[in-house]
This record gives sequence, structure tokens and C-alpha cells, in this order.
Amino acid sequence: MSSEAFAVTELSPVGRLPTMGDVAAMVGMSRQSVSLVFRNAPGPSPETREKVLKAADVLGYRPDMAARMLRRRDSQHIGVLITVSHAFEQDLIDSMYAVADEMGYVLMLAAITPVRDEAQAVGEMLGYRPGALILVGANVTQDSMHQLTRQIPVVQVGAGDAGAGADSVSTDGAAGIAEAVQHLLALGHRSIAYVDGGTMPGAADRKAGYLDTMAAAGAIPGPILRGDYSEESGADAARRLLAENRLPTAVVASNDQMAAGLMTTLMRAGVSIPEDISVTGYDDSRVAQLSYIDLTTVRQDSTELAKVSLTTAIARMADTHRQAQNYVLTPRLVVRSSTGAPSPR
Amino acid sequence: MSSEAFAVTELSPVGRLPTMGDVAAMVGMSRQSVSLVFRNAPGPSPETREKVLKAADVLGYRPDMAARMLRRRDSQHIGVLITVSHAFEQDLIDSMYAVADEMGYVLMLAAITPVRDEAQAVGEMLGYRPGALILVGANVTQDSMHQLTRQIPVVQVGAGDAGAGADSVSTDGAAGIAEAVQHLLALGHRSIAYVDGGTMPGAADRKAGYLDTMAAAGAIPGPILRGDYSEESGADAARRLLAENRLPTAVVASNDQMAAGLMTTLMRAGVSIPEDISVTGYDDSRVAQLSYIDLTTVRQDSTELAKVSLTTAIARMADTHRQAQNYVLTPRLVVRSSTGAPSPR
DNA sequence: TTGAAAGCGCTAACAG
DNA sequence: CTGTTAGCGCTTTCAA
Repeated sequence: MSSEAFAVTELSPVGRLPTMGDVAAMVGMSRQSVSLVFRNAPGPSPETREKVLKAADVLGYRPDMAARMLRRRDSQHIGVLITVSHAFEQDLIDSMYAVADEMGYVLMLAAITPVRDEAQAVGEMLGYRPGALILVGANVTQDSMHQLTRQIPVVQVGAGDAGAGADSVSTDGAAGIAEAVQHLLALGHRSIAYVDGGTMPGAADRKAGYLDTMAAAGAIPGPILRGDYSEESGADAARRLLAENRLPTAVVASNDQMAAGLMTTLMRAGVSIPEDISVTGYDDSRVAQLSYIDLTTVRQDSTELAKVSLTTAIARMADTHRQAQNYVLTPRLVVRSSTGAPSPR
Repeated sequence: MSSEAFAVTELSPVGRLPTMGDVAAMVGMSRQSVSLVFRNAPGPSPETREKVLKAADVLGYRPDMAARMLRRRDSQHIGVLITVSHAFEQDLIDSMYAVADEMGYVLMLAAITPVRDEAQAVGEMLGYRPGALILVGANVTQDSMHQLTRQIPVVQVGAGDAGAGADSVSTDGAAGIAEAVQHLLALGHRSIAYVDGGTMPGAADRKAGYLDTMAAAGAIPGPILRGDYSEESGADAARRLLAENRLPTAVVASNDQMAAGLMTTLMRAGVSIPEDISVTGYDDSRVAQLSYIDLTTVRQDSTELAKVSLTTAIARMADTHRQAQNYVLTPRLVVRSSTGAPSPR
């Protein structure tokens, strides 16, 4: 059996990958011992481990994940659903891979795109029987979520309390936006516009933070401009502001991408930032940190979000009967050059 | 498939997903018949198919991909490696999902991130034994590529001829940039700077297109600014231009993101586009199409790239002995408002 | 169209 | 540490 396997590997231009048996044969041991080595399970001595790993390296062996997934009782796989167009999620994924690796779990990615909605992505992911699902900034209805959580542990990240039996991890949007508004109020702004995120994840909380803080300070809120977390909707908001006869002295956008679109559009129209108008964002994603945006924003700690999401998912896999938890992390204002005192009118 | 992708009628808090046997039992048929239905294989009558699918829907059944992958002789899975931070790749993934679905193949995604290099992503992907690997804008050394192509068919997308036994699909970078340069020359520009992509995929070809076209027109090339396809490196290039005592009348950037960073930085410095300086990009990704960027750029047809990449991968899976092919698609200039005639000095 | 039997590569339980 | 036995959920082959 094993010698035949070697022959195949060497002759064909695209060789079939070796199996655990090939590795075992090479080091003169049983498949089971090799299995123990690759699972990091107790048993094999350090020398044995090294010998096995070396042989595997020579052969180019890697455990077959399909076989492993099929056989394992407890899934070590976690499905992650992402929207590829939101800057913040990229940072999150990065952190998630790191954390998952450290904890001995494997991440499987599925993308939600304009032509491929949540339901499709979820359905495909379920085919792999992951131990849990992590939804990053996904828009799932309460109904679908209910059905989903009956089948598999679900952790929703970055979109507030998920309800419907799902765990959730997010930052306190109301508190974050409140910090941004207070920062502007302290600088002396009273006329502060807001760019809303509509039905996007977390948008409702953030808007509430704006309204409450303005009210508490006795400032008149508005105008409130509609948006959808995209750069273009931020640019639209800017155009609507420019169409008014007078600009507010500051704008709070409910995410960085809209803030960037808004800022750049204002700049193109000859409006200086922060001299003529101050702008804040939310997320502290890559765009906020670009030198030519340099946006005062509310930082979500992506490493922490990733860590909490994964530990929650893993805890839930171990005990499927436990209550759904809602973790709310506290965001932090990061002041950059897009905000300043209002200039006298 | 139906809209009720998450349908299930299970009672336990997190129910085990049903198997093919459960579906078969429900409709009083054999597992094999159910299997035929789910594989869209000939045999079962239309009525049988419908009955089976309906039962599956009620139970919330989906075929176990791990089992399927393990047993199938010919893999229907294709691994796609992506860098999550390049705007153009997002469009590409979108198209790929659509094309793969249409052709009956399943895509598995793995992300290359700053903390997770190509080798790691490739290694993980190989564990799933996909039929082929598609590398989107990846940076793989000739050595690694050689080892890789010995194990599995590889298609490199968007980075020119891959060599080392890999198929490749890309657009003609030299021709594309040549079009951009000719467009500027026709407008009357003679002083045209270039923002290079360094070691990034496709950068060498694009640069050659710039140099050759300038030479052919008898124009003196330069300055050539180094970059790495990131917004920030475009911004850096802008700062370096601004530090000179006089600006060129036009800048050709080797991708859209650098063009965007450059444009915005120039605008912040009070330089008008296209009045003071014209700017072109490459890719026609989402950023180029933003209303406040509205960049003249070289369009890569992501749908076509996706289609050719997948058909190539699939052809190679069917016949592993066939020669590696290098497909070169012709890009097309898209003129927007970031270019115009040079203003008299 | 269906049924029976085999087996993909691995993990898991147990006795040595 | 090894060997044995079993089986995850599916596809495949062959025979009915």
C-alpha cells in the first residue's frame, strides 16, 4: 500500500497528496501515532514528534481537513461570514485569524457580496458543519436569526444586541458617539450635523447617542442626513449640506467611510477641515488613519472584539445550553486633525 | 434553492443537523436516490426530486461538504486566496462566486493578511484538498510556486505570467498604461510623472508600458515615484512631488488606490484636479468610481477575469498534463474627470 | 430508477 | 507507544 503511494506521488505531474499512512510508513510507525502528533495529543515523545513532523515535511503531508472534520466529534471549525467591502472588517479578520490559531481553532471564511446575500453564505457555511458561526457586520432578520440559532451557536459581532438566541459582541455605539459629540461640544461647537447609518449594523445605537448627548447639552440636533456606511453616501451627505445656505460647524458621521467621503467632497468644494468644519467618524479603521484623512474617530478595538467573539463562540460550543451573552466593549475617542474649534462667523 | 435557507423544525436548543439518511427515511426512499437528487445527477424523476427537496427543506438538511469532499473522486472545490485590503479584489471575488456557482463549483476562501502570509494561507487551503488554487494578486516566489504547482493546479490572477508551471490570467498592464499615457499625450501633456508599484503584482509590466510609450513619443519620462499600491504610498508620492519646485502637468499612477491617495493629498495642498494636474489610475475599482474621485483609469474587466480564471482552473483539473496557459486580456481606458488639457504655464 | 456493499482519510475507544 | 476495530456522511460501482 505505502510503496504504491510513493510511486504515484513521483510519477504524476500533479501528485496526489500523501496520506497519514504514507507518513507512518516512512517513519516505521502506526497511523495512530502520527495522528496523535498532528493533533498535539499526549502520548508521543518529543523525539517521535520531531521525527514524524520531519517526515511529513519531506513528503509535503498535511492532514486532510475533510476527513478530520467528518470524524471529529467536536468541531474545531468556526465559520466566519464577512462583507468584503467594509474597511473595519478587514482589521477584524486579521485579528481573528491570529486569535483562532492561538486557541487551536480553524476559521473558514465565506464572503457576503452584492450578488450573494447572507442566506446563501450561511447556507453554504452550514454545509461544512462548523461548530459555530461568527457574523461580522451582517444584516440578518430576527426571523432568520431565530432559525439559525436553533441549528448552531451564532455570535454577532459589531452590531449590538442580536437577540433571537445569538451571542453578541460589540462596542457601545451610543457611548462612542457621545464621546465624539462631547469632544465637539467642548471645542465650542453647537451646530452639529449627523450622518446616520440607516439600517446598517449598530446604526440605531449610534444615532441614539448623538440625539441624547445633544439633548443633554441643550443643543439643537440636526440636520440628520441619511447614509448607509458607504463612502458614496458620505459624499451625498456632503452635497446635501452644501446645498443648504449655511453649513453646520461640525459633522458627526456614524462610520469612518462616510466621514471620508464627506470630508473629501467638502474639500473639493473648497471647504477647509477643520477650519471651516470639523468631522468625526467611527471605527478607527484604516481609512481614518490615512495621512490625508487623519480623522478624529471612535476606536473599536478589533483585537479585543476578535478575542471576545472567539472565546464566546468556543464557550457556546462547549455548552450549547448556556444563555446567550451580550458583550459590550467600551470604545475610545481618538483625536486627530479633523476636529478643531469652530471659527468665528 | 428556496428562500428559506435556514429552515428547520428541530426542538433541541442546538440540534444536530440531519443527514441524508434522515431525508431518505422521511420520503421512504434510499439514501442513494437522495444523493442523486442533491448531485443533480440523472436518474430520479422530476416528481421524486421535488419530493426529496421539499423534505430536505422541512428538515433543514444540507449535504455535508466534508463527507462529500472526502468521497468525491474529482474535487469540485477551488481554493481562492485573497488579500482583503485591495479594492479590486473585492470586485473579482464577487464575480468569481457568481461564475463558480453557475459552473457547479464551490469556492473556498482564505485570506492573506499582514500577519498571515501566503505560505500559511496556502498550507491551510491544501488541507482541504481543493482541485485547484486561484491566487488573486498574491506575491509568491518562483521557488514556492514551483513546489506548489507540483502538488496542485495553480492559476495566478492579475499579476502577469506566473511561470513555474502555473496558469495565469491577467490584463495587459503595459498596453493599459500605454493607453493612459497616450490619452495624456493627446491632451497635450509632456511632463508626466509615474507612481510605480514596486514589487507588487503586475507592477513591472505597467512601468514598462509607461517608459516605452514616453520614449516612443519623444517625451522625457519622470519623475518616477516609488509606491506599493496602497493609498498611503500614493499620498507619499504626492508629498514628494509637492516638495519639488515645480509639479508635472500629469501623473500616471499604477493603480487606483495610489491615484486616490495622491489626488486627495494634492487637493488638500490646494492643487486642483484636473486644472493644475491630471491624474490617472489602473483597475477601475470601486475607488475610481466614487463621485469625488471620478478617476480616469484603465479598466480591468473583473467578470471576464473571473470567468477565464475559473474555466482555466477547471480545464486544468480535468487534464493535469496540459501545458500552462497564460491569458492576457486587453484593458480599456475609461475617461473621467480627473484628466484634462494642461493649463498654460 | 433502486438497493447492497465498499471505502474516502481520519479520529476514537480500547486492549495490549 | 502500537494494533485493532469501528465509523463519521457521503459517493461510487454494480447488480437488480
